[in-house]
This record gives sequence, C-alpha cells and structure tokens, in this order.
Amino acid sequence: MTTLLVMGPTASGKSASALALAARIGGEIVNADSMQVYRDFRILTARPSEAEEALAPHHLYGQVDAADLYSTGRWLSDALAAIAAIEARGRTPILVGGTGLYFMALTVGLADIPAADPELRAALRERLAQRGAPALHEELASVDAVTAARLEPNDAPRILRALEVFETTGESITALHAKTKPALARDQWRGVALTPDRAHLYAAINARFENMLQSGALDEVRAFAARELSPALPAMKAHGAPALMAHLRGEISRAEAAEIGKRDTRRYAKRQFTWIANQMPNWTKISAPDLETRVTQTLAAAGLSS
RNA sequence: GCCUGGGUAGCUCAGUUGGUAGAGCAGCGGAUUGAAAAUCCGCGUGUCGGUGGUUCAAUUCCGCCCCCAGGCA
Repeated sequence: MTTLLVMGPTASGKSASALALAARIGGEIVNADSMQVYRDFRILTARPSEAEEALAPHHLYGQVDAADLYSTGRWLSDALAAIAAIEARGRTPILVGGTGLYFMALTVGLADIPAADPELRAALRERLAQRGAPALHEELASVDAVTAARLEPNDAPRILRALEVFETTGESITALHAKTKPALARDQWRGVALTPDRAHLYAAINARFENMLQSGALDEVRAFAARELSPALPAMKAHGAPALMAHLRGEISRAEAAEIGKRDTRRYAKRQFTWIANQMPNWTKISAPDLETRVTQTLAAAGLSS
C-alpha cells in the first residue's frame, strides 16, 4: 500500500487539502506537525477544529500535554503505529504537516540510538548554561572531531545532541547517521509538497494570525500562562505564544505582539520553503492556488484515483 | 496661488565640505538525523523624485518641473 505524504509551509492550506483527499480516497489523516500534537494551543497552532476532525479520522492531534516533552523519535513510532493501523483497515494513510524533520525521519530515517539518560541531558544543559555553546563545541571536538567539524560553534542543540549520543553510545553521531535506514521504504510512499506563491502565503499568514486573535487565541495563551510551566518547554515555542504572553504581562502592546507573531510565522514559512526546495528532491511540488487543482495533482502524483 | 519643510533600500531614516551611499526593522539565500513552529550560518537587496545646467566628475551645487506634509490665502 502507498502512504501519502503532504508537506507544505504553514498556512498553505494543507489541512483543507488533507480533508479533500481523505474524502476522495477514503483515507485517514495523520498529523506531521510538531506543534499540533500539543493539546493546549488549538487555535494558535491552527489545529483542525472539532467540526473538521469529524469529517475524517484524524490521528496524533492534540494528544500530548504541553508539560510533556514530545520528540521526533516519539512521533516516528506513533506515526508508524498509526500507518499500520490505518492500512490494517484497508484505508490510505495521509500524513500532513509542516515539520520537515518528521518527514525526514520517515523517508530518510532516524538513527537507531538508545534514549539518553535524562540526568545526562540535564547535566549537559547545565554545562551549556554555565559555559556557553562554543565551549561545548570544543569539548565535542576532543571526542568526536568529525561531528564538531560540521557543526557551528553556536549551534547549541546539535552540539548537545552529539555530546549526549557520544556519552551514551561511545560512537560518533555522524557514524550512526550513516547507518540509518528509512522507516518507510521508497516504494511505500508518495510525497507532495505545496509551494504556493510566497507573497500570497505571507498575506494569508498575516490574515490568519488576526483571525486567531479574533477567535480567542489570547484566552488560550492566558490559560496556558496560568499553568506556569517552564518557559523552556517546546510548546512554549508556538509562534505568537511568547509575544502574546509578553503582552499579557503588560510588556508590549497587542499590536506589537501580533506583529512579532506574524513575523515569526513568515520566517518559519521561509525556512520551510528552503527545506522543500533542498531536502525533498523526490517530492512532487504543487503550486496551484485552488484546492480542486491541488487535490487532482496530488492524486495524479500519487498514482491514486478517486 | 504663495511660504516653509521634505522626497535616498520594501519601511523609518542617516550621509556624502562634489569622487555613484549605510544603519535599524522588514526581506532574501543556505544548513538541518530524537525538545525542529527549535537552532545555526551567510547576504544591502538602491535609475539617492524627474529633467536641464555648471564640472574631469552631480545623489550632493544651480534652474525648472512633479509629488507629499504643514502654514498663509
């Protein structure tokens, strides 16, 4: 069976495409977005509404509490389980989202590395806070020169990860990457990437953010802030969340917070374009602005028919 | 219509005592293997309003014109 993968920059209409595709071919939708897995920010992360979710089976949306640390690894096993279950029902899995790394885990692979000890992680983060990323980069160079050479001295998350992997496995993360196998074989999936006109997408992003504010995004953020969770949690990184929290604390105006939220979202979309252009050579690019054309082109690219 | 101030990057502006210009924000290009809506690297993107003149050389000085803001009528 073929699994359909649909990637697109934020606000490109992925969710609507997925719904139309699901209806057309009797598919089930699986989330491939790192923020829409969190329960707390339904509006702010543009998660499908309850009404939309009722139109087709949806999986991996809002099932994680914001206090939890989700990860690419957890998503990969969750997604593979969902795909297997959907195929067991004789239906087509449609994975939809904007997180390039998740699709990479599926189609390129995620290195088979045992989970790191939480205490080791905490210790590394502490060292990072004390001494800074360049110091850890030097440390990495002394044990894993190959990886250090390809990482920038300021790229804290990757340096941290490389050190953590070396300390738990005694091997270079670069060597482990080289052994990686795709989770889905090449003939098991078809990928399409939405590449809308950038000026129109930016306008859509700006308009959507205003809509989110009209629809209660601020209340959502207020309720989240009341939980007083660690600012370092991944869910805190949802576009607009930090700025809206600053607004609730009286530090910036609502208009300023909205500008920051829109800008961060636009910059993210730009990075997604870069990812699509350079990391997804085997994917069909679809730039058609209207839904019907996109769906038709997607089905054609996937060799599926309705 | 007259007076004054202003037209320089997408925006807000600085600047050049004449040698074709630079900041902030926005933006653009790139990397991406387990917190990825994260993180990191790189890049000024410009008929200096138009047109004549002076000059070896004009975005800069001079004339005329156009546009914007305020004031006087």
